[in-house]
Formats: sequence, C-alpha cells, structure tokens
Amino acid sequence: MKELFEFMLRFGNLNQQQMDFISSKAVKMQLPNNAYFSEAGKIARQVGFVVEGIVRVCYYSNKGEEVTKYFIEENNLVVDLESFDLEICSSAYVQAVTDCTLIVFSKKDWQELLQTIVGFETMVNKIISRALMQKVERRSPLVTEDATTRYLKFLEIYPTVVNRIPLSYIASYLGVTQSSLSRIRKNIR
Amino acid sequence: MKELFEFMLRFGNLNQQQMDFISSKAVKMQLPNNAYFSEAGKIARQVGFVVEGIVRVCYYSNKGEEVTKYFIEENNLVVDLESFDLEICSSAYVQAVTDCTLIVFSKKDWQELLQTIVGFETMVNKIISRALMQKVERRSPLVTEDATTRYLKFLEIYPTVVNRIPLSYIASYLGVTQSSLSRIRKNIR
DNA sequence: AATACTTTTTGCCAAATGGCAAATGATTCC
DNA sequence: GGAATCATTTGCCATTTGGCAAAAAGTATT
Repeated sequence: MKELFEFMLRFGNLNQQQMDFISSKAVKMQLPNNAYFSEAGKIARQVGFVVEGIVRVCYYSNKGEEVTKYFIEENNLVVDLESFDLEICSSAYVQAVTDCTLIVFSKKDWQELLQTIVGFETMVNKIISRALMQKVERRSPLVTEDATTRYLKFLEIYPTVVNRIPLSYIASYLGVTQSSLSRIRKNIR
Repeated sequence: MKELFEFMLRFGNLNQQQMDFISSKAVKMQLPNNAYFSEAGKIARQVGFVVEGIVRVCYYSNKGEEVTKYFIEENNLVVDLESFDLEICSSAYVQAVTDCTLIVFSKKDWQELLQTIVGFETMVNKIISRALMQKVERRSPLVTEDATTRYLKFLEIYPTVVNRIPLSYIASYLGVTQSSLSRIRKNIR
C-alpha cells in the first residue's frame, strides 16, 4: 500500500484516518502475464493500481491485427474509464504483459470512497486528467514520424519497458510490423 | 451565450443566477483565420469556447515540419490545459483555421467561477475528461493504419471539417505529405 | 541433453509513401 | 480582365515499409 499512498499524495492530501479507510477497501491481486484485467465486450468494474509489472491496453482492428494503444507501468492507476464511468461495454482489452501485482477496488467501494472522503473526487480527477494528458502527449508525435523515430520516441517515453516485454507488443504499439521493428533495432546500434 | 450554456448543461446543472454570473465574466472575441489563440513559448491565460469556426492545435517538429495535433470544432472548449493549469510555457500553438467567434474567460475570472459556483469544478472536470478521452480515442487508431484508412477515419471523426480548411492542415494532422493526400483523395472517388 | 515451443532476425520482392519540381487550378487584388 | 499569389494535383524516381516464409536464437520442458 505504501506505493499507492505515495502516488495519491502527489495529487492532494489524506489524513491517517482516510488512508486507513482506503486501505480497508483495497484488495491486493496477482495478475499473471497475459491475463486480462478487463475485456472488450464487458463492463469494467474495477479500478486498479499497478504496484509491480506492466499492463497494456489493446484492441483488434477489423483486419484482426492487434493494436496496442498504450502501456501502463508501475505506480499508475489502471481503469477503463469510459466503460467504468458510463457502464458501457468496453472496446478494449486491458492485459498484463508481465506478471503483475495490483491493488484493486470494486466499483462499489470506489464510489464509497468518492462519497466519503472530502477532496477524493478532486484528487482522482487530477490523477485522471494527468494520465489522459500524458496519453495524448505520447500518442500525437507517433502519427507523423517515420518508424525509426517512433521507436526512438518509444524508448524515451517508456525507458523501463523495452527489455521486459516481447518485441511484438512494441511493434503493435508503434504501428510497425515485427520484422520492420527488428530491422530498425539493428540499424540503430 | 446560448450555445455555451447548452454545452455546459450537458455536464451538470446551473441556475439562472449562476448563468448570469458566468455571462458577466464572458467576453466575446473574433479570431480571424490564421490568428493564434495561444502560442508556444508563452503561458496560456485564457479559456475559450468555440461558438463558430475551427481551431487547431499544432507544433513544429525538429525538422521544421508543422504537425497538427487535433482540430477543435464549434461548441467545444479550447484551452492549452497544461500551460493554463501549471502556468508553464506551452509547446504548442492554438490557431484559428477559419474565421472564428469565441467566448473567452481570463484565468482570474475562470478561477473565480471555479471558487464561487458550487459544482462548477466538477462540471469542468467532466468536460475536460471527456475532451481528453476523445483525443486519445481519435489519435490512437491513426498510428497503426495506412494513409488511406487514416484519411477515411478523419472524415468520420471530423465530418464537418473537410471542406472548410486547406488540404495541408489535414495532411499535417494525418502525418502524410500534401501530395500523398491529394493522390489518396483521387483514388477514393 | 534433446525436444518442442516461442521469439527474433533475415531474405526477397511488392506496395506505399516521400521528396522535389513543374503544371494546373482558384482566389485575390489592382 | 490580367497579374500575382496561394492551393492542389501530377510526374518521376528514391526510400521506406509490408507480406510472407524460412532460418536462427532463445526458453522452457521432460
């Protein structure tokens, strides 16, 4: 739990009693490599916090190619926002790409936290806005650049990820084939 | 002002007194084609609402190419969030790509609205989250697809924009050269 | 250690896109 | 109406990337 509170306190204040209340609702959970945290066609019913490991959000195009929208590293919230908030079916999969340790909250408990803890909603909004802004910032540059530049940007953005996950996931994030990415890697060294 | 309140009321409630207060802070503003609403290297000091026209957010790559991050159409808020919130220099330009009519609020007035109107902050957070989510949703698919597919997606996403702005802006949004986009267009018909 | 399995690299060729420059088309201004 | 300016299209060729299949390298299993 230490990591979770360190994370949250960057976005607002919590006293001991509030943290105890949050702790009482938190459930620690192991998510093995390749397992899904939430799935397309289902409604997301949990908020998670990645303590250890890497998660990705991906979907499948009409041609059946898998597309990785982004990765979520340690010390970040993971939640399929649209699905969770609006209770509509998701169009994306949230999947562990390494063995992961998460702290999760059910929707019911999360709403209780939002209603009970003064300032919690504001704090959560800040966290979410920041995460969304980050996604926009990370995605936008990728459209314009050639594949090599995109890969170099990926290395900057996710420095801790490269050597922990398969090449194919990175390729599907960058919008390149695995073969091309392999060649690009070779040319960079 | 009617459009602004119609827009806001989709995200929460406002009574007449609150709307009058908002109106008292609002300034109507004409932004001619090509003019900047905010600029890279400066701090964004206004929140705007697009009543009429189209605005884009763009920046310049290290090779001097201009990159359009996204367009903002009628009936949306326009604000360089990171710069406005954190008072740091922006890295992007917000530019009118048609003659525009905006309603703007100074930072000082906007903060007064946030502090005075109960529920205004929550409402604004909803608006912003939705806009950010939309940006992520719109950008992500563009990375993976080929240029023709990207153009077709652009048409879906921004159906009202195509014939109102120069080809070169669309090209810079899609990450294609103007020439390629011109050829793509030809092949589609 | 040998086998099966997965991931990454490579070769070959086709298709898509870029770069540059010229031609055409549209619009504005006198 | 004609000149000047700006936006779009097109031709030509170089470069990048994709598609497919096979080889090589790396991992796990027995």
